[in-house]
Amino acid sequence: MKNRHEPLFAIGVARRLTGLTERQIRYWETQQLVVPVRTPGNHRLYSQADIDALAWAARLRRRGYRLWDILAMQREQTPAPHVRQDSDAHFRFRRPAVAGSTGAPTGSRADRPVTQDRAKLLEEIERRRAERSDERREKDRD
DNA sequence: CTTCTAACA
DNA sequence: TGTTAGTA
Repeated sequence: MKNRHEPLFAIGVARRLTGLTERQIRYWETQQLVVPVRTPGNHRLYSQADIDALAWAARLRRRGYRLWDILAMQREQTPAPHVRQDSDAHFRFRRPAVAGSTGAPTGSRADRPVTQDRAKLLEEIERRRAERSDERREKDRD
């Protein structure tokens, strides 16, 4: 069973530790990137694994990935190759892969087509990420 | 003072 | 997403 004395952090700490805004952290929770436990007073408490997941997602976002892509990767339990290089290999995501999940966040947008094969999924995610990065470069060159 | 939810510039 | 209101 889990460490009953595992350190937990308030959202303010999570913010300082990840550089994300509390708004983002809370929103990402609605997409179930992380599901912090709550205190009796309903305040969120983040585990180190939660912090790691948030920091991981933050990095991917900076690299141009969409939250949906990140969520899909997390569910496939397969961080992108180049992400593994600079990350400590073992992410302790507590989110189990949901059978039949499309990877699209619940209630956010119409489900996207499912790519059963993990390699193809990652390939498609990377392709779209590259496209968005290119668009951004063209757009910022004014 | 910090965090929470809900709502809207 | 930012931000703010009104709480706990």
